[in-house]
Amino acid sequence: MSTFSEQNYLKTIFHLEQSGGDAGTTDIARIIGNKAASVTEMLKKLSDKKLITYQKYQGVKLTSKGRTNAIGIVRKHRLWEVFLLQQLGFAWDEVHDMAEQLEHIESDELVNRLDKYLGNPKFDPHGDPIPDKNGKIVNHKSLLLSEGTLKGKYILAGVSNHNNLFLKHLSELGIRLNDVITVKSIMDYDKSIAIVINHKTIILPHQVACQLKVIKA
Amino acid sequence: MSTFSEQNYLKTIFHLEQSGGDAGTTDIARIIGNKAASVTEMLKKLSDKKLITYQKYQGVKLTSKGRTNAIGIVRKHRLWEVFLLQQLGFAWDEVHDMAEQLEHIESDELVNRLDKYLGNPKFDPHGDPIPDKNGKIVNHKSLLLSEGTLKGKYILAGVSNHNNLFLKHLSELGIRLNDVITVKSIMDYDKSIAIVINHKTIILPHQVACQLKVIKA
DNA sequence: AAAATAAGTTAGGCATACCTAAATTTTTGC
DNA sequence: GCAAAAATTTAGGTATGCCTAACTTATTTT
Repeated sequence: MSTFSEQNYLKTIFHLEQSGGDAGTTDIARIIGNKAASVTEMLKKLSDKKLITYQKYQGVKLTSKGRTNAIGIVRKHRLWEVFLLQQLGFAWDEVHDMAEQLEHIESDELVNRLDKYLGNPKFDPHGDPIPDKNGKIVNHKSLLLSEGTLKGKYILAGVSNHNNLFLKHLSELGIRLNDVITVKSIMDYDKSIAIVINHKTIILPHQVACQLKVIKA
Repeated sequence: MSTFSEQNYLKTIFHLEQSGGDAGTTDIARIIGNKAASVTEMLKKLSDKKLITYQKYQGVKLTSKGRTNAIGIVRKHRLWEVFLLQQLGFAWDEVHDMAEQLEHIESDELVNRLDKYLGNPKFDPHGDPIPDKNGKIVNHKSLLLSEGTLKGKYILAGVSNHNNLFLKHLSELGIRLNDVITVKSIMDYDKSIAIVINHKTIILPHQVACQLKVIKA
């Protein structure tokens, strides 16, 4: 149906759309790791296939068909991540590269059985929602810890940075998904936040706090 | 390291070597589904990479490096087949195409953890041996049911034809891996064989019997 | 052993998906 | 609003891996 490369582009455009902005050539190039010229070329191809709408110099948008396609890839990626963590015991900073390969395995029956096998999980190890087989995505409305109020109690619902080093750093700080976080103080000086998590007090730089998605406890 | 295509060629050459003959261009082309000219081209590339030894018009042989490589792919293929059958409940005639994709996932850690997760299985759903992490393969010395003796009791240890329709046919006849097979009579006329399996008597055409690998019970 | 057939190779093309360098369009800063 | 900077596209090139058609080598048949 579509090549690995096309799938990667669609997924990337989907992620860019999810995080607010519209997808520009340079953004896509940066994320995928290709040069802008290569991206332009692929955008033309995806446009010809009616997977995106594309007007020169104006950025791109997924069509309904393109979005369905992208969501299918995201679904597979996140389900395989759950498998790797839950069944094979990998850590959350180890699963990305493998899932990046596994997301391209083609078989609807396989992904649906995997879903069931894993107990129809709603979120992946990074707290991202797993689309159901119809492509429906339930987003829980989280805020960033950096936007939290003093004395607030929160639950860590996700991370917006999937970088392996960042994830490993959180692990080393003893911060895990679904942990309860209590905001103790917010420093005027640099917006760093003192939190209590698992009976430990940690000062989180703003740069870290603004990557943590939380919901009110 | 190597492309999907290269991996497919190595695997194919490995299978051809396993089944006795040396691997010729046309055989490889037939199995992979490419034209002979394309095969010749790839053989040159594999030879340049020291994965096979190749002399024009003389067929090919895997080098030690090539064999190690091929065994790695076979190991992954067979482990994923076990996963699909044992964990996800697929039938033995459904797993091949998916395993064909999964065998290309690159991560030694993943395959080793999968191996352990599955209980270090020694054979795949078709009775083929699964190489261990060092590439060691234990072949059980089986014979073909078509070579069996009258009144012999055998255990179905494998099938030498992995065609989906053939496998489905066996399932429909109620023939499964590890079943006990008793040879009741062998017809002079066409070498077809009457067997008893799971208390049922079945007449197997020679064409079927010679695809069943059995060991003495 | 020569002729016929089969097997394998070479030559020249094509599509995908990258690239660099140069040209163009859009955005930004003054 | 105009020039500089940034973003994007075009043009032309490369490697992979496939193809067909024509040719060469090996094998089989008689």
